[in-house]
Parts: sequence; structure tokens; C-alpha cells
Amino acid sequence: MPEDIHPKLLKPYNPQETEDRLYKKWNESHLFNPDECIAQGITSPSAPHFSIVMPPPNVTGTLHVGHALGLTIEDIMVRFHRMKGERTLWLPGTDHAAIATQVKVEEGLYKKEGKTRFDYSREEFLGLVRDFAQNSHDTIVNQVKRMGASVDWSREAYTLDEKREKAVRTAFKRMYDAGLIYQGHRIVNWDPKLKTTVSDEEIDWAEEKTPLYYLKYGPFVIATARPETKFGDKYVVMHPDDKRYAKYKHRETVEVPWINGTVTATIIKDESIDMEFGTGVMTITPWHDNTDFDIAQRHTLDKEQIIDFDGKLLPIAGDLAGQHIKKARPLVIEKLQNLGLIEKIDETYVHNIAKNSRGGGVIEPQIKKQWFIAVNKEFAMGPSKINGIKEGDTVTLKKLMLAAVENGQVNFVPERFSKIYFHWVNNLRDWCISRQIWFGHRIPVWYKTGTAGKTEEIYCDIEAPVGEGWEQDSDTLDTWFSSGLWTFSTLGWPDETPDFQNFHPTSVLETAYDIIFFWVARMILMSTYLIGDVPFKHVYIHGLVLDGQGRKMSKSLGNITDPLVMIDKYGTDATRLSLIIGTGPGNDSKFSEEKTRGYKHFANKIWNATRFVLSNTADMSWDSLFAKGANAGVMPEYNAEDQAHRDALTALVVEVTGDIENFRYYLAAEKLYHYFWHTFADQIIEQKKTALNATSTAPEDVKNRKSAQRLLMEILVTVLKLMHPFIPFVTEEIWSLLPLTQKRILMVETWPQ
RNA sequence: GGGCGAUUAGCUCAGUUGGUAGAGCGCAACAUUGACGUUGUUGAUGUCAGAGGUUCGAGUCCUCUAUCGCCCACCA
Repeated sequence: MPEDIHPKLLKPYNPQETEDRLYKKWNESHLFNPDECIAQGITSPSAPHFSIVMPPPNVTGTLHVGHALGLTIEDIMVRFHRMKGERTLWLPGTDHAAIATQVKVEEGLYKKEGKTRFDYSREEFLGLVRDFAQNSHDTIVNQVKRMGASVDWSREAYTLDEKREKAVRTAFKRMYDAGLIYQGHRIVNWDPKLKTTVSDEEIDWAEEKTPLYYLKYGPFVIATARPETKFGDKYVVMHPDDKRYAKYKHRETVEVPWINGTVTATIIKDESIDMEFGTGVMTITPWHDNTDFDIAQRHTLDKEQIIDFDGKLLPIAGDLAGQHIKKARPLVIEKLQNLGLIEKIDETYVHNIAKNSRGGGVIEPQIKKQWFIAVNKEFAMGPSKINGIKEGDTVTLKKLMLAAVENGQVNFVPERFSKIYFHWVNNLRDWCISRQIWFGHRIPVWYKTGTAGKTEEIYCDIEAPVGEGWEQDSDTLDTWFSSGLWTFSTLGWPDETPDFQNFHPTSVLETAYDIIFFWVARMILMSTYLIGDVPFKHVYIHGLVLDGQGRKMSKSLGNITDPLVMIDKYGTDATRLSLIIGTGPGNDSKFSEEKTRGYKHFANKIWNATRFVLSNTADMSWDSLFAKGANAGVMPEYNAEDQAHRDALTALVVEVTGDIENFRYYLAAEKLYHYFWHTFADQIIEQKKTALNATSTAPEDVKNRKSAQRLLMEILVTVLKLMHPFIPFVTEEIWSLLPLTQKRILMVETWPQ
């Protein structure tokens, strides 16, 4: 073994010794920052821009393998474009995740001390949440670094920091002034446990076996799964075409003996009634049911609240008032039985119940005053860069959201996700943006209350109003309001900063499909309205990372893979490859530790091949290949066989470059793996051993030897560059060991052509 | 009820615009003190879910069916 081989290469590759050191080196070079790349003469100021914002992880704990996959894909994009010489920005940040974070803290308090947030003042409680969020933030930042993510930390953002607060308030005010944000009494999803509303998207539906009660209601029999809500029912609804009830006229009234005495019931004919279900007749509870609310709206019927916001019955329930609805049901049944109002009970019925997916309780729809964004309200478009929509055109937010994708300005990868997007947007209802939790952006609206206790004045602005007697709205905003602004709030908006001008719209948004509605759609809404432009050109969607058996990873199954554990065992590069290879865009993938171990072997294979190349080229000058100008050496000539290998390498460069540009990371990575191991190591190196070992000084032998040496060097150098976006650590470490006198760190070397 | 996806070797999955079925792991045999603790070579295994259609030609495009998975809607 020649003496000038670096001693490190004599042992197997050790990621544990390498990775943190290299990340520090990259970070301290400041070259994650595109401005520094220009300052250091690496990137041309006139180069095209490439920018992505990191989907901000929730500060609710730690990153999981899904995050690891996303970060890997994003880092591949970013490192590739940076090496291509583009002005490349990857902007990191975290999300305060309002309700999710608050719930986490509340759960902890309850477990540890048996307290709820109402045992604290608002400010005390928020202090606890902030501490928790800070801890979580620090953990996440460390994890992002360990993934090798080449993000510009100098631009790090948080959805709840001061700059983002300004953006949020500006956005709110603009939409409020335009009449697109309004306050209204509407039926919302109320969680009596967490004492807040949640959006439709935050609800999980679960099946529950609940008896279906058939109750006598005057001349009718109605079927209900929730008899405890029926006290005040005074509308009986049936389908207009139902022949069984043809003799009853719309709006006709009948006297009906009911739970707490006789009521006057009004007959309503409505087409939403399913004639097949139950008896084809039902009574409605508009205050606590979406469908019933809609029926009541259509026929302008009275609505009455039955259940309070704690989940207890109101005085309308008579002697059951004050009972919690869970306890009230058997009591109502008993009462109905005594009154002889129960016709029959269907015990086989399965009812769908709505639960708050953020760890809350069973949703009780309520009519409540909330803030909404009007998605169907027409307005005149402002300055527009949306294709097909001009300034002054009459549009709605929904129309803007559709146009941005229909016209191809925003392009989904894979394309099929645009269908899901369209379907969702087309059925979108006004977005309830107010929450009754404490952690989050407080609504920038202040009220002045008069002596009679009535609101006399409403004020909405970025800053609080001056003067006495103003009180801020106690609600906070849905967390997705602030994340909807993420592509531009992170770049300095509403100020016209250079970052905003340079890097918006962003190039690609990389995210998981389960967040298309929550986030992608909301970003398109906010950006098209507030900026008149799309937030990003491409949306790259990745799938779920499942366990080895194809199951979703979850705490209850105990099948969660911690990316840090894999990194500790096999290194970041191996972890990244195992997440990427075999995972097409939008498809779920299974995580396998075996696969990860295999890619650790690959890192070592590269390491060993490097040792072979270095020890067999020690008598050659690498600078003859790579130095420019006066330092350039004489390049050995290729023989025909090696020229063919060189041409194949060029073909690989073209292919891999095309794959990366077209979002086929899984293919590019696999091709590189295959080329390195099975073409370069197994075939080319084996084939060249004879030429390299030849000691003869015959001109032909010397030529073949030099040719082989050049080939090995060129392949190694080229493939290290090609592989760097995928496996940045081992390639950078090897790069640092190459005896090149003129080289940058690999991260900012130029992409091969 | 509406929609989306999957179905290819024992397992996990590729197969980019239609042109002779691929990889990794596993399996079998052989070789190997080697650049390689983590090696190589060779090999076996496929009605590409099923049926029909378009085409000179279909794993790939179209139609239908089956099974599995997911999303949306949510019937009181």
C-alpha cells in the first residue's frame, strides 16, 4: 500500500466519526446561504434562482421517518441545483401548530399535576407552551442537521415569531377590509373537551354501534340515534315525493304529544331526505347537526340550542337540564318508555361519530359566532400574474385556487394529485379560521364595549388601537392561516425585500399527500389573493413511510422507526438511500432496516473503491485532469476500450441529470448505485487490473496503464459529484481525501456535464 | 355513495414516450488471503391479478371484472 494514501482509508468508512464534523464544516463555510455563494465567487449573481421553503415541522416533539424522507428529497433538489450553479435557497423553519402543541402541553399538565389550562392565567399557560415549543424546536433543529439538510439557518423562520406575526396581521387586515374575512353565526365543529372549534379537515370519523330508536311523533314514527337532542324538535321533515306521506302538506302543522308535553309540529318537505332510511321521516335539530342546519336555512326555520358548550343539556330539556348528554341518554329513553313513545329499537345500527383528531373529544356541532374566510364571495382581482386572470376581473378565492392549477402554473408531481385538489376545492365551504384556544396568533381585532355591554366599535389593524377601553378578540387563528403564508412570510412579505423579489414564487414545494388540503391548498389561496401570484411552480408529493409489513407507523402499534436510531446504526447516507430508492413520487413505501444496512455496505464499497483508485494512481497527477490554465497538466490519452467506458459515463451523467430534473430521484439513485457497484467496481476495475499491474515499459503497456489510471480517476470524480446530492457525507469525506490541489468542498463543486 | 392507487420472481419493488421481462434481498453451485471484515462469478424461479379490445407488436394504451389499500362524502 503506497504511503501517500490517507490512513483513514485503510479502515472501513465510519459515518459516526464523519457526519457531524462535515455538517459543521459545511455550516461554517456559510455556503448554505446563496448570498455567501455569490460573495465567495462560487455562484454568479445572474444565475437563475432556485428556492424551496421547508415544510415547517410542528414543534410538538420530534421528527419521524416521514420527515426524514421529505428532508432527503428536498436536500437532493437543493444540492443538485446548488451544484448546477444556481442561486439556491432552502429556507428552514418550524410551525407553532397551535392546537396540536397546546393539546400536548395540556395533556402533560393533566398527567403530571391533574390541572387544566383553566387553572392558569392565559399568560402563565402560554409561557408553559412556549417553553415546550422551544425544547421541541431545539430537538428538531438538531435532527434536521443530522439528516445533512443544507438549509440556510441564517434565514430560519417560525410561524409565530415577530416577522410572521406582522405578515399574519397584514393578511388578515387586507382580507377583512376586502370583506373576505367576516364574522358570522354558523354551525361549526365544537369540541366540548378542548373548548374550541376545529375545521372539517381536523375531524376523524369512527363507527360506533348505537341503537337506532324509532319514536312515535304524532302520526309519524321517526328514527333517531340521538334521542337526547330531541326535546325541542318541532319540525318534521319528509321527502316531497314520498307517497306514504302525500296527504301531509308542506308547512302544515300538527299537535304532537312529546317528551315534555305537547308541541306544535310543522311539516317540512325537503329533497335531502332519504326515503329508504328508517321511516323516511325525521325531526330536525338544526343547532346541533350540519344537515339539519342546512334544511333549516333553506326553509328559514327556527333554531334552538339544546346542548351547552360544556356538553350539558339546557333548560329546554326540562327536568334533565344540566345533565351531561352522555348521562342524559338513558334517562331520556326511560322517560320515552314511560310515555309509550318508543315504537321499536334497532340494536344493529352503526352510527358514525366525529372526533377531534387533535386529541380532543367527540364533536358536538354548535351554532357559534366565528371568523370565516369567504371562498365564494366575488371581488375584483388586484394586480395579477395568474394566467388567464387580469386585474379587475371578477373572481372568488375558489376561482383563484382552481385557476392556478388548471392553467398549469402550479404543477403537481405526480399529476394525479391535482384531481384530488380540484375535488376538494370545488366542494370547499367557507373556512372557519377562529379557534378558542390560547396558543397561536391572536385575531387582530379589537372591540370597544359601551356601558350597556354592547359592542360599539370594531377595529382591525396590524397594531392595537390607541386609547382606552379596547379589548382584543380572545380567539386565535387556525394554525393553517399562518402556514398558508409560509412561502412569502418567510421571505420578508409584506415588505418588498430582495429575498421576496428574488425567491418568490418558490420553485418547488415538497410535501406529503396527507397535507394537500390543510396546507398546499391554503398556500395557493393566500398567495393568489395577497400577491396575485402562485406560491410555487411544482408540488412534489411524497407518500407515507410504512413499517416493514406495510402498516402505518403509530405509537399504539409500537412500530415507529426513529430516523436518528438508523443514523446512529448505519449512517445518514445509508438512511437517506434506503428512504429514496424504490420510492416513486406519491407512493407509500415500506421502511426496512435490512435495506438500510445494505446501503451502509454501499458507502463502504465507495470507500474501498476509492482506496483502490488512489493506490493505483499514486504516480499520476490528479491536477493534470482538473486544474485549469497554467497548472493544467497533460492528460493521458484514452485507448479505445477506455474511451467507450468514458462515453458510457457521459451517458450516465445525462441520464441521471435528466432523472433529477424530472423528479425521478428514486431512479437516479438506483442507477448510480448500480453503476458504481456493478459497472465500475465489478467490471471496470476488474477489467483494468491487468493494465494497472503491468510493469512492462513497452509503449503500448504504458499507454494502457495511463489510460486506465485516467479512467478510474475520472469516473471516481464524476460519480462522487453525481452521488453527492443523495449521499452527501461519504462523498464529501472522500472528496476531502482526494489529492487535488485545486478544489472546493464538494457541496459547491460544479455538476458534471 | 364518489374518487384515487396497487396487483410484475419466495420477499421488497423498478420498468420514464408501446419494441426480446429487470434490480436488490433471499436461494443454489463455484471461486476468492482480495481495493472490499461489508467479495466475486454463474445459475434457477414470472400465463406481468383475470377477461376482452386497439396495434405489426401491450407489463405499458382502452373497456370490464376481482382482491387489497387510501382519500372524500356522511343517512337522521
